[in-house]
Amino acid sequence: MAQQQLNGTTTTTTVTEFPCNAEGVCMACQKTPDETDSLFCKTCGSRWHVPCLPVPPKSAVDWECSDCAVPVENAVVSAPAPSVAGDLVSAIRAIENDASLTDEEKAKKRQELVGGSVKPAEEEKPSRRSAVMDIFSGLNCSTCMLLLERPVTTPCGHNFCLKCFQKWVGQGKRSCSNCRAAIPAKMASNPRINAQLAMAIRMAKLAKSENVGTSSVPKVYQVVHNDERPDQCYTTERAKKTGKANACSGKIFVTIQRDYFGPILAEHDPNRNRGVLVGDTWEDRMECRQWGAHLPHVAGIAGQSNHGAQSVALSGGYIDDEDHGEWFLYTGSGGRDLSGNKRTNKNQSFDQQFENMNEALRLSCKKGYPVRVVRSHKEKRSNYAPEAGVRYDGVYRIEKCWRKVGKQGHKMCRYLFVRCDNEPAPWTSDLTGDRPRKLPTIKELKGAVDVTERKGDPSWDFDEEKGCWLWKKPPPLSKKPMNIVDPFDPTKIKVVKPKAKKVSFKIKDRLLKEFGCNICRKVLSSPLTTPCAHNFCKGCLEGAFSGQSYIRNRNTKSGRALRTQKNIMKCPTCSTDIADYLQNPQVNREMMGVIESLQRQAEEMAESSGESSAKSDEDLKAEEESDVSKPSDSGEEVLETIKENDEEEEPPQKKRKGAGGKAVANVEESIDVAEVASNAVACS
DNA sequence: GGGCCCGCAGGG
DNA sequence: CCCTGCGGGCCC
Repeated sequence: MAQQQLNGTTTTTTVTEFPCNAEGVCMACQKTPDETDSLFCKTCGSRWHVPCLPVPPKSAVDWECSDCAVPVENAVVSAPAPSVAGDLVSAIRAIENDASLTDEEKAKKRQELVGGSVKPAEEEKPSRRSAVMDIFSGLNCSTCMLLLERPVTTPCGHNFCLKCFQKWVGQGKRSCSNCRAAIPAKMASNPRINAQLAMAIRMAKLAKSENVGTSSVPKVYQVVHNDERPDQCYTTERAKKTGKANACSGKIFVTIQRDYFGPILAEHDPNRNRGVLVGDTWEDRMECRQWGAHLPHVAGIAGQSNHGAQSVALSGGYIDDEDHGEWFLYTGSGGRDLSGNKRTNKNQSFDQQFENMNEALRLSCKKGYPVRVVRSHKEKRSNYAPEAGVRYDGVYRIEKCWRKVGKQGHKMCRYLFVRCDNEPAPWTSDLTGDRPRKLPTIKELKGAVDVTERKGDPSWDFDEEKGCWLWKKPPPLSKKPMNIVDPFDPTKIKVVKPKAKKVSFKIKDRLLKEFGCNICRKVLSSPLTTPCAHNFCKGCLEGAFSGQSYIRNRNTKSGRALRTQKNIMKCPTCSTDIADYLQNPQVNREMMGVIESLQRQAEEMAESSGESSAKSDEDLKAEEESDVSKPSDSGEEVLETIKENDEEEEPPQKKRKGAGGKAVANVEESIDVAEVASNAVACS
């Protein structure tokens, strides 16, 4: 029965069968099978409920359970690690040969061995608990054997801690320590963290420690998509030549003042009552701005020299930046020649001073204010940057600042940022946020000038009693008006970028939000982790590249590859070239294991709270349909608008022509995505 | 992939 | 009102 429900709702997963627990209760249907309905595995001796087996046994005598007879491709959750399996079998044989035990005692001991050291007396939900036990068995780093920390995934589907991986490649090794498959050069030089896997580990930990289902996990990392926006940025008549590059900002959705410090809370988010959570990701700086995490759409520092700095962006604009995740070295602004109407300039041409934004940062340092930090995909030299978009990573404090001659030979303002947020960072598998930590040793402080450290207690600090970061001193009083602006003026609207690729996350299931495949929009099944650290169902990714239209139209970032290169294989999420990877992609089995296990728990939660799985299946279907129908609609609408514009006003500039072509490309994309989505129903 | 160019937002 | 700015679209 439970099996059927599982099958009914999770169309994309292989359902792992459940044996009977130590009490003899079937973990699938919760019934206690009698002898005629029981079957014992010849290898591990575990008891199984015959009606709950997905495949009827051919022989009752020489039968092996799925855990023991697991084919290599499917050896995931329930199977003990290969190195352990031998030990397990011999341990079971030892039990069998122990004449001092009764059959019942033997069975119990066998079960304890197989299911981990389960204590049946306090076991309320045996299947969930054992499922969680199983989750972690495969999640150890192949190098240090500990639970993965900052997981990175190789193309061969093996997971390592970032540090272990870096150590390995630092020794000049260019093959996986697990299977000797080659590690691509780009991954060796800059491995990106598999944030979805980190999230899965956190959720599994929470599910284990609190014995709660995934649907009630409090901290949500979530991609904030455009369709949650009631409003978009737009361009004026004057600005429309360059589209979004010159767009006015859309509505600011949060009720914070421009000079508001600290995390953006649910109370600042009147529509969603959610706030901005660590891990929230936006398409670009303009969208990031609309949620208040970092308001300037070009500048890297938000602040006022007499008030402090509220937020910074790490976007790779200054080569002296150095990112270590929980702490980083940031560079001030200025010192560049911006003549000739430039907005930025890679070259430093004079020294930076502690003035304007640099002084604002120094003030935040002195006072110990929390500074919001966003990381952009444009930061190419960091392991911690997202591969696509702009991500909110929480608040940091500036512990020290100084000036020092930088790589380009000019004095730069330098800042040591250290994380101090109550939510865990997107790259960690820690469940808790930060604790006060020892400051790193900064080599470049030697010979630095104008060194500034905080004197006195910081305003934002860790409260030992409450166990969290909070304002120890009242935050500075705002000097700016409330930043509720709605410059949306229908008379001068031109939609900048048609959101043809509609991504709906209305489905309540947390798992889908966190682990949805970016191609089929279902929960990942047999995930492949690309070298750019994005995950897709194996079937989806391989299917997507068997036809050409999807790839061709996916490539919308520049449109150049479309003309010059055909058949180029790009990551559907971030457009990184993954042709090499696609030659021999390997399933990330560990990740699949956690996700499947979390799914099972979610099912159990739904079941125990009386939710009908059939109903949720229907919901899912309905939402899928609306997802598929929306994109082409909206895309066509936008296309029409732009066509009208083109006809009304003669396009004298070349750039206008480009804009029209782009819209067409986007509509094509929407159709193709829809096709892929509908074709990819059976993506397992 | 690099260079060019632009409007806009916001500090001072 | 002037100056600054870790964008972003597009051309080459």
